[in-house]
Amino acid sequence: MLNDKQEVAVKYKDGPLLVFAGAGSGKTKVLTNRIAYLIEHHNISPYNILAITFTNKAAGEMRSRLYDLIGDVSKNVLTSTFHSFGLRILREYYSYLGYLKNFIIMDSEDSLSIVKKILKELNLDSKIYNPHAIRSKISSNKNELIMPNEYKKFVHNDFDEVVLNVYQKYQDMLFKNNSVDFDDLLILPIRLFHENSEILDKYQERYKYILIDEYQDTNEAQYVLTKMISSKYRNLCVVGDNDQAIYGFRNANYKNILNFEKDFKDCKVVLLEENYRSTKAILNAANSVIKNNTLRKDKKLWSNNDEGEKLTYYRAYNEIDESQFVVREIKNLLEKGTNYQDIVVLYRTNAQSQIIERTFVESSIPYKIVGSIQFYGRKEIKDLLAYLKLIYNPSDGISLERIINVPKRGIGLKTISNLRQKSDEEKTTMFDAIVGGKEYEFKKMILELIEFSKNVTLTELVDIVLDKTGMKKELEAEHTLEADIRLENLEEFKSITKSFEEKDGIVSLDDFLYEVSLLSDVNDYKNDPNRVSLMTVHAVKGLEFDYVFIVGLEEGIFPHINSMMDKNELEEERRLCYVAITRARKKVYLTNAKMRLLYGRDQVNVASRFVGEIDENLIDNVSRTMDQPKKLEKKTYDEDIYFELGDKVVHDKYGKGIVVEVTNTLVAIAFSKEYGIRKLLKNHKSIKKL
DNA sequence: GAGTTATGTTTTTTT
DNA sequence: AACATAACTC
Repeated sequence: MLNDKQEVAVKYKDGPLLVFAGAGSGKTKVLTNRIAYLIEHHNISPYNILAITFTNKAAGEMRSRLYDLIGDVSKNVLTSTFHSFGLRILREYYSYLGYLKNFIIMDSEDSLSIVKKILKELNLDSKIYNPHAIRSKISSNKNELIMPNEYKKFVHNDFDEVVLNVYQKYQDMLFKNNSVDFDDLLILPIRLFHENSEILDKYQERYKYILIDEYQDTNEAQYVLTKMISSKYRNLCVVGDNDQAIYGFRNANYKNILNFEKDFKDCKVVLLEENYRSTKAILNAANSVIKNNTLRKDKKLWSNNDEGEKLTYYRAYNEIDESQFVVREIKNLLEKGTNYQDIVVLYRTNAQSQIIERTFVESSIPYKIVGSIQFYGRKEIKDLLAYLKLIYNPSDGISLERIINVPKRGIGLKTISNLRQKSDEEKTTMFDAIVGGKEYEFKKMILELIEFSKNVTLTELVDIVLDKTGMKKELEAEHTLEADIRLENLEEFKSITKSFEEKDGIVSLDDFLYEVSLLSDVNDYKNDPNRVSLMTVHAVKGLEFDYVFIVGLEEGIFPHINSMMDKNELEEERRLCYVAITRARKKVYLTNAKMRLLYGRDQVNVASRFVGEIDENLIDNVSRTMDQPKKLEKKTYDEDIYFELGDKVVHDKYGKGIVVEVTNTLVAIAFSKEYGIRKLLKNHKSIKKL
């Protein structure tokens, strides 16, 4: 059931192959069928095949579809993201690069705090030298394979000078803590291969057939790594769509895909332009937007599908009205027999999810937020992970600093800075620098935990850590709603470690830490059936849904204000919009708001230019023509019911309860045992004061 | 050293 | 508005 073009791509055996695959043109199908064909018809060993994707989700998707095609054999094909592939290499050859076996991965937040510490050390004002900007510049350099020494050539001003200085210290600090950052996962393997041709040769022999998905989103480091490994056998198949390049900010260079034909002069090129996913209306809308980009290779997706429904456009009065419209339309869809899981709400920035969440809670619409840091970014989870990291790698000074006083142990900034200084002078780790004082108790505890870690399962270790460190006790003693939620999250964490253990048997601390470090989304480990998905447009790439809502289509939001000055960035925003529209199978809803609460102020926004770029006759405008709706629930908290701790209330469903916590928007009420403590919106109609 | 208040900053997107 | 950091008290 492949079309002619797809078949060519699937059956082409040796040599470089470039597949331009438009949205919904069966890209994953081609990739999986190609792998299956290599194994079954060309007799290639699955061990010799490497398939690279961009996200864990995409890798999982590929794995399961491959399994459906060829069964157990598929498990011997390595399907991984660039970063986890790099990690795999490092875990084998760390010693060649001077690292110890128990190196750990610093996440973005850790990297940022390293930058901040260095700035402080250099006595530089973080107001003048923005730590975010510096970190991002360092990361760019690394992804462009510009090491501190080479960066010297690019230093033109005071800021660059600081970046250079911090960059050098940053690299030293990572190394000293026996740790690597995300970017290192790509560039250290490159260095390894440069310095050890025999290891490179081994990888070239191992992965004779390489496939890369979303090639338009590769950056220089990924490009070089790919080129190195594939250069011997040149069986490199790359798949992508330059109209869907949306990671420029991460130094992805969509020209990599346009230059592929130059890099590999003898390459075979296949164009997939037939879309099997969307209706004609959706596709035409997407095309009419993307054609406004000038920096592109012209192609036009077409479809044999039905014309389908027009796109619905709603210009709301404000962001509340907007999300209420989304709810109304979702309810309509449900009545027609649609499942929650066939619906997705897309937004440009994570911050926009809040109001939608709030409205969904009010309207009891089950939802899940996909791909935000919501879980692994929480303080209690990061603290716990820091303990686990420190147990695994006591050289990790960043984690040590994070938790040496969590829970409070009377160890303050003074002690910590003394320790840091001492470790600098004695050229040792902070952990080893501890010899006495209150902090010695901490050290003893960690040493004890290290002993434990050798003999217990992962889940047991988590329990022991929570217990011995006093984290659990502290939270239990608080008796606040917030503490209860934190405890729940820690329990949730244990269910994650458990599911690891169920999947893989005994899980070692290192395997767990490495995997979790590359995991941004807890949803990867849960499948939540039948909920509406909420995510950013970036996160939705590669997925498809029957019904797609794109909200916040306003100038300044989408396209984002920071992208509006630069033509390249603006075109990336347009590609983003193109990606969003082409996710839909059946129907697209476009919404925006005349007024929106932003940075704590009401801001008036005009409609996004992208809406205007869509052919008028493809759009059904259902905006209210009359003036603002009479009674709109604005966030006027003053008008909320006033709750005090201990107030007695009654809820429509949960019955009588007592107020145990009050925040700006929410109130927590302890109901009978059956329902427990529930967090509710203050002004929800179901609550009444007694 | 810990807790409270004042002040300033933030929001783009992610492996 | 929410959050982080700095400054200020106890």
